[in-house]
Parts: sequence; structure tokens; C-alpha cells
Amino acid sequence: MIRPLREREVVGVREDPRPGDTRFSEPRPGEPRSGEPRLADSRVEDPRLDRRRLEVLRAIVQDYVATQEPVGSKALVERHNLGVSPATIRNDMAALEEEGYIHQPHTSAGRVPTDKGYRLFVDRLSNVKPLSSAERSAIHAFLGGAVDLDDVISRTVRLLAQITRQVAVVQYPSLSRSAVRHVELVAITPSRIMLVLITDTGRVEQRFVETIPVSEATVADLRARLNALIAGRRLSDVPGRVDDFADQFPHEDRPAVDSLVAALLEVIVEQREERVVLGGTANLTRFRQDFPDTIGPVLEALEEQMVLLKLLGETTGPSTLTVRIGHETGYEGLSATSVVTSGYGRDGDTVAQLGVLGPTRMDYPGTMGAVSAVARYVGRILDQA
Amino acid sequence: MIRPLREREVVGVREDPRPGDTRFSEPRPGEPRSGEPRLADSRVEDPRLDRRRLEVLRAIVQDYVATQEPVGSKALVERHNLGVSPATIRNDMAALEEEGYIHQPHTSAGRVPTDKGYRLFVDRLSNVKPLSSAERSAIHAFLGGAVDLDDVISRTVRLLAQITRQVAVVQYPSLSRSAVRHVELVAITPSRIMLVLITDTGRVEQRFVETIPVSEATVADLRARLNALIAGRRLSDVPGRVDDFADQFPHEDRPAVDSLVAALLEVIVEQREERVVLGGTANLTRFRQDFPDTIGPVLEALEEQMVLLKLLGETTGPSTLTVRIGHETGYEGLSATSVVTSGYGRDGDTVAQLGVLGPTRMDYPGTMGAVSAVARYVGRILDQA
DNA sequence: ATTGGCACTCACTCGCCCCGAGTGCCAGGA
DNA sequence: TCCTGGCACTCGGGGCGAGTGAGTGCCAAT
Repeated sequence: MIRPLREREVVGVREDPRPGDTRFSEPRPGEPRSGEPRLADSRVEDPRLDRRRLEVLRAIVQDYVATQEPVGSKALVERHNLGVSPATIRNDMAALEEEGYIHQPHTSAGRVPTDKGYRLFVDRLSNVKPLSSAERSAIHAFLGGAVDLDDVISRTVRLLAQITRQVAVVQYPSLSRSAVRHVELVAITPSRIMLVLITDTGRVEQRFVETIPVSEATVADLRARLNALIAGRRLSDVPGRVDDFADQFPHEDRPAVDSLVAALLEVIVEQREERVVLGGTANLTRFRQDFPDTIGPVLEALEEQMVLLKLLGETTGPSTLTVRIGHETGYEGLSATSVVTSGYGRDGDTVAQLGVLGPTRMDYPGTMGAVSAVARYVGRILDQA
Repeated sequence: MIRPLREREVVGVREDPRPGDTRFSEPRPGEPRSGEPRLADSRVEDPRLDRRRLEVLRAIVQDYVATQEPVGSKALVERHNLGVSPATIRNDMAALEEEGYIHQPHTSAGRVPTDKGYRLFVDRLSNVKPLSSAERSAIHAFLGGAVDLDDVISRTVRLLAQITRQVAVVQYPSLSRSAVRHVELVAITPSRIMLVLITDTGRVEQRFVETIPVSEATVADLRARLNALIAGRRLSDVPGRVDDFADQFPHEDRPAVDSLVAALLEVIVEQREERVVLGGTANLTRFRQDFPDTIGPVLEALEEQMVLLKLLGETTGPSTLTVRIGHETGYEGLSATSVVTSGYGRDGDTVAQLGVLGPTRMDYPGTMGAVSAVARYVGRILDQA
């Protein structure tokens, strides 16, 4: 008996992945970590048997991903040298089906992996496929040409979509994780001030503030003090530091300072509403045969910022791949799609997530390799900026 | 004989469209304006006949748009009181087909409008359908809640997609058409200056400039003089005015001033690369029956900024609707789609375009009404800002 | 445990026929 | 000159049935 695995797994990726070393961490909340999953209860059966069954599952996944057609026992032994006869494979297949890893569309058809089967494949039967050096240098060249943050993000999303040939999703560096580089105050009129917040990730947010009229000198003073107070600080630290900021100023300026501080906090808090950019939607149509009636719901889901953010998931460590398969995405309309995401960041610190969405029958090793490589390069680019 | 019409038409829309007053202006370049198109050569035939034929065409378009199925002569006389028999209609249909306004998918099927047929319908057989007052107030309420330019645009695109149930495209107010509200210089370090350009349409563009080190005082002086020179001016006027700007400064500051001016011009020129926002892509799937294999090319086209910009077309006057039908879009992949666009702007001046893309078999009057209404409201919102 | 053999299942394809919507044409009537 | 009813014709699409073949599960033998 093969013990079912957890639904959601996180794979730590290294520059140089050693085979067999992909580890599975982060058990689901509430579920105690129980060590490495075993292939099967080790008490009774011949371990070789389980090893072959897993090999069969891997072969099924690979063939199915390649051909998009249910795979039968005969074709399997022909294409992979499993060293046994089709009949034996059939037995294994029956067992795998019993345990829910594969499924038979109809009686006289071959087998198709289930979500659970893909899960096992991703967790135990495949390694992240490193990109070719040509691909790496292409990534480098393409991302290196970016001129500002917007450009980095838009190039990244195009790049991801192109090399994975799937739908790419990239989140803007989250404001709350970045630090203040500079705050600028511009008096458009005496009673209308523009507040510009510049972060070290290159984001620039601005907002107009209506106040009681204040003098140029006051504005300059405010600017200097505000920068002294929060420049270089994490955005998350800002609220605490500006708490009693207004106390430094004479009474007549308090209202103006208060509205400015309020606006500043608003920018920081409200903009936690993260921006997400999409690309490669057209790639969905390549799978029309796969989910003929599912493309609608998928497009709908992709239009919802909230859904995208949830798919990207909570911020994980940089270079940490997360894979969600089919129903694991948590959305009915996405039951035929999988999502591969990774954190990216600077200085080893994750600032946001990026990833790819495609059919459950995707090339997981390749996709994971691409996502992780792109995440790493984007991090480097941000470091340079 | 009915004289073929021009391919691309522009319809001026009024708040209160008088029936029969939709006019057709702007002949194609190089093609001399030849007055109002006639229904037919007036020398021989009974004008009533042509009127009926046009009525038949209108009925065909309406029924086809409603049912999505080829419409036959019998069904036509049943659903519209044309006062004649099916046989007569068949004759008219044959004539209309002869002239290329309708088309027969196969011998034993009803008729379907051609692009040319839709063209005639849009130009002569329909009026822009005003929105219901409920819709109007919904638009007003929804757009009125916007807090900044980004918000206005993103709300607009969602709104358009929702009320037309098609794919919405909105262009950001073009920089070159706006005026400078303020230029801000922020010395991040002595040799790194941030240039922020604020326009009266609410756009904020920024860029970092590396220079030789300059003093705070110089920066302040630069800022003051620069604003004096270009604040309130059209972006398109800026290049001319900053031409000999550096001459005002002592020699040692010239390099810094030069790089700043260069950066400023770059922002203005480069950002002519207009931004376009999409929404409602999922609505495409509602028409899968229409263009089953065309959805792929359409999605591809939508991913190309350049294509979108071309579809939106050159900036036209505000409240001027443009309709491009099928092949008129100029893209092979969009031969089954039509595009309805309108300029929008402030102070009666167009700053950008917005519009909607859908199948050629769309509800033109309704779509045109929605696009024109939204364009008008967006203009008003911008005026208030 | 593995294997070859065997009977069985069942989705899919192809050919066939039939139906009916829709047409074009024509001759007679307004 | 235009309209109309009648009529023969076309042809896409649905329904039906047989044939095909990939794939299976089971079983007895090794």
C-alpha cells in the first residue's frame, strides 16, 4: 500500500539540484510533520515492486503529458524498457488505480494520472529540470535590458509566458516588504500638496493631499524631517515611527501635517492591494482539446485580482517553488489547471511571487525549472537596481 | 444597384441623437468626399424597392445577431411585418447577395450578413442606442468613486467590459496631449537626481538621472526655472522651450542640466509609447460557437500592445465613434471581430481612445451607445480632477 | 511474482438514410 | 412592372447500426 501524500508541497530548489535530493517540507497546517513519506508500508511487500509501480506511474505521467492521450499497458512497455510484460504492468496499473493515482476514462481506455498521481510525480518522481545554457543567457539578456521596474515586470511576464508557453503571472514587489528610499513633498498650490513615495524596489506611489494653506518653508521643513525619520526604513515600520510626528510642529501647522501623515499611511496600507500582471493568455488555447469547456472559467478566474493573488499564495522564501495541482488550487473553475509559483526577491529576501498557470497535464520538471530560474534572475536584477 | 460604401466610417454622436441624422464623414485618405452615399442609382428603380431591401438587410442583421443562426425568408416575414411574401423576400435577398451584403453558408441555408452588410447596417440602418437612465447612473456612480488616474482607468475598463459584455480596451491619457502641471527634482544623492513629471491628466512619470554632483541650491534653482519655463505648457511644446535652457547656467553645471533636460525629453518622447489596459477577456468565450478556432488568434492579437494601439486608431475627436468591422481591422486573426472605439478627453479635447472588441455579429447600436456614453463620462471625470 | 492467452467492453468511425429548412425558378395575377 | 403561390431541388445534420481495435481483467501455467 502506498501511503497518500500531502496535497500541497513545497520544494526547495538549489542552483545545482542533486538527484534524489528534492525535499518536501512544510506540512499542511495542523498536520504534524511525519518525516519523509514512504513509498509504502515497508513491513510486507517487496520494495522492488513498489519501485516498479512508481516507475510505471512516472512513465504514465510522462507519456500522457507528451501525447495527451490515455496510455495503455502495451504502449507503456514499448516506449519504456520496464523489463516486464504488459500483463504485469496491468496489475500494477490496477493497484495504482486502486490507490487513486491514476484513472480510467472508460473501461476500454488507457489510464490518465489523477491530481494525486501528478502530486506524487512532482514530489517524488521528478527533478526540477535546469534550463539549457542558451535559455539562461536569453533570460539574462532579455531581463538585463529593462530600464525601470515597470519594464522589469512586463519583461518578466512576457519571458515566463514565452519559455513555458503557458500563462504567466507576476506580482509587483509588495510595498510593505520594501523600504522607503525617499519621500518627496511638492506644493502644487499652497493648499494642495503632492506626496511621492519612492521605495528601494523602484516603486513610486503618489497622492494629492488637500490641506490648509502652508508656506513653502513649512513644506521644506516637513520634507526634511519626514525623510530623516523614515528614509531607509521598512514600510512596515513607518506607521510606528510617524505616530507622534505632528508633535514636533507648531499648532497652526498640525492639521496640514496630520493630513499628510494620514495620506502617507493610506498609501502604504492601501497599496498593500498588490498589483498582478498577466501574460500569455493566448497559450490557453493550445489546450482547448484538454479542457474544452473549461477555458471560460479559467479566463474568468484570471480576471479576478483576488484569485490571482490567492494562487500566487502567501509569500514564501525566495527560490522556493510551490506547486498546486488541479483541485489544490481551491477553485472549481481551475480544477483542470495547475499553478507553479516561486518567490523572488533581493538580498535573499522575498518581495513578491511569480508563477505560471497551465493544464494539470503540464511538463512539471520543465515548468518548475523555468519558473525557478526566472525568479532567481529577477531577484538579481532587482539587486542591481 | 447599390453603390458600395467606404470601408471605414466615423459617426458623430450627440447627446440627443436625432434619428436619421447620423452622418458619415471622414472619407478615406486619397478618396475624394463624394457626398452622401445613395441607396442606389436613382435613375431607374422604384425607391420603395430599395427601401424594402434595406429593411430586409436590417431585419437579417437584427435576427442574426439575436439568434446566431442563418436567417431564412420565411422566418423573416414571420418576425417582421414586411407586408410581402417570402418569395418576394427571396428575390430581395438574392439581390442583396449579388451586391455582397449578405452571404449563404451553403445552398440550403439562410443568409448571414457579410462585413459589408454590417457596414451598411451601422452606417445607414441603425441609430446609436442611448443607455437606460439606470445604466447611466450606474456608470456615474461607479466612475465617480475613483480615487486616482489608475483607478479611473481600471474602473472604466471593467465597466465597459461589463455593460457591453465584451472585451474592453482603454488607453491611458496620452502624455503628448497633456500639459505639464509640475516638474519635481529630488536629489537622492548629490549625483543621483529623480525627475518627476506630473501632467494635468494625472499621470506621473519618473526617472532617475545620474549626473556630476550638484549642490542642493543648484537643484532648487533648476527646479524653479524649469517650472517657470514649462509648467502649464503642452508636453508637445516642451522640446522647443527647453532647447537653450542650459545656457542660463554657469559652465560647471551645464553637464548636469544637460542630462536632466535629456531625461525630461526622454520621458516625454519615450512615453509616447502609450499604455493600454484590457478587460473582459473572458467574454470572448461566450462566442466560442461563433469563431471556434478564431479565439486563439484573437487572444494573441490582444496581447500585442501594438495591435491594440492600432485598433484604437489615431486619436479622433472626443465623442466620435469609430467602427471597424471584420477585415477592416486590418488583422487576419480579427476577421471575425469588430471594434467600436471612441475618443475621450477633457475640455472637449481628446486625450486618448477607448473601445470594445467583439464578434462581428455584435449588437452595434447597443455597443456604440455604451462606448460613447462611457467615453463621455470618463471625460467628465477627468475634467473634475 | 510473472506471464501468455483469452474473452469482453466500449468509444469511435464510417456509411447510410432520412428529414426538413431553405432556395431558385416559373407562370399567373394585380 | 412587381408580387405571389407552387414546385422541384439541394444539402447539412441527426439518427442508426455495423465494424474496428485498443485496452482491459481474469486465469491457469510457469
